Amino acid sequence: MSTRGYGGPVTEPRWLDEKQARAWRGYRRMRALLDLQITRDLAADSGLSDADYDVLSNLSEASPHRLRLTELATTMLWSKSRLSHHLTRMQQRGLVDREECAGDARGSIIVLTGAGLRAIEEAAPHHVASVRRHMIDLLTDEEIAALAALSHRVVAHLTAAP
Amino acid sequence: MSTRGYGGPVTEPRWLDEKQARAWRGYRRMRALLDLQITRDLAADSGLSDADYDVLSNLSEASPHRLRLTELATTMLWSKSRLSHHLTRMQQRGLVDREECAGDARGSIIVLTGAGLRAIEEAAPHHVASVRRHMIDLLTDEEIAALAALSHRVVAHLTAAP
DNA sequence: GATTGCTTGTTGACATGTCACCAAGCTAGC
DNA sequence: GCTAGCTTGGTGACATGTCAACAAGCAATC
Repeated sequence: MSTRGYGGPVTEPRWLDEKQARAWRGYRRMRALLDLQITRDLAADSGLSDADYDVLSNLSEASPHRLRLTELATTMLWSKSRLSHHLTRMQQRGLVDREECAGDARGSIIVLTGAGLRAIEEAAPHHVASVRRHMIDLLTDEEIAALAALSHRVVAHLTAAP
Repeated sequence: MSTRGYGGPVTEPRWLDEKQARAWRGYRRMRALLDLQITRDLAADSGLSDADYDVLSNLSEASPHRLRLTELATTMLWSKSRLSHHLTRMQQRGLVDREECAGDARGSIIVLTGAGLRAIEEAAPHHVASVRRHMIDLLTDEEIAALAALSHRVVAHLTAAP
């Protein structure tokens, strides 16, 4: 029976059991190591950062290779401020460009440049190979299905209105 | 049949199929959203950042609440530089302290202070609740087992000597 | 058609992370 | 013991991310 002085819950917290703790710690460690490795591969193969790749990838999937800044920020789960800063740097490297938005004078349209398109097209095969090598090809079909199912459930939960 | 000008693989890259892509995109999105939410919860409940929590957690699990800087950095997968910078900031807030290392005059021993111990003890129950709410309690037992198994396999792969 | 309030994108100050380098100390081979 | 090379932890310069504030434009209501 525990009593606590700081006004928190009076009941004993539900700690994680052994299996849950293994899953959580494993997830965290995989997340950290996978991030490091994929960032390294991407930089070595293409000279791009994770952030660069995500921006270019999203732009290249848009129909005319251009998106409103806010839309891009929402898709990427980035703040507008962070995206604006990052785009300024990518613009200086010639990977993207800004255009005025017809119909909304406040707006900024982000455009994939030719160099940007070339960069993502050259980077993509290496990146996919890296993702396969360090993760996807290590999993069974059942694990891939389980990962897809559980991650989509967690995403749905976190996306639901608070 | 594709030909390429930049000396890369001549074969068509093995893109991800639909199921693999769903798993990968889901994982990436879960990762991003979960990170944001858990960081927010941690800050709101305890005033700690993810990084603070990790440092305090690792120190509190060490036997006499102290660790060599290099050892801590290795465990956390951080660079020594990053850890040193972060510890300087945590030290200014009174959460940790530095001690000289008997037997190795270069060494720095990182010590959990009383305030640091109190901080992690108050933060932990809220943090576990947050982890459960946004992830663990949303998964079936099978999914927990699958996540533990696959993440440990990926970690083992990434930890093996290159 | 003016007032009021929201949205958009940018900026500057600051927090944090990365990178290359350094001084001091250890260590192994001679 | 001495020396050559490695390890340790720290530092400064710089890259990146966060946060609050802002100007400009839009929209809705009267």
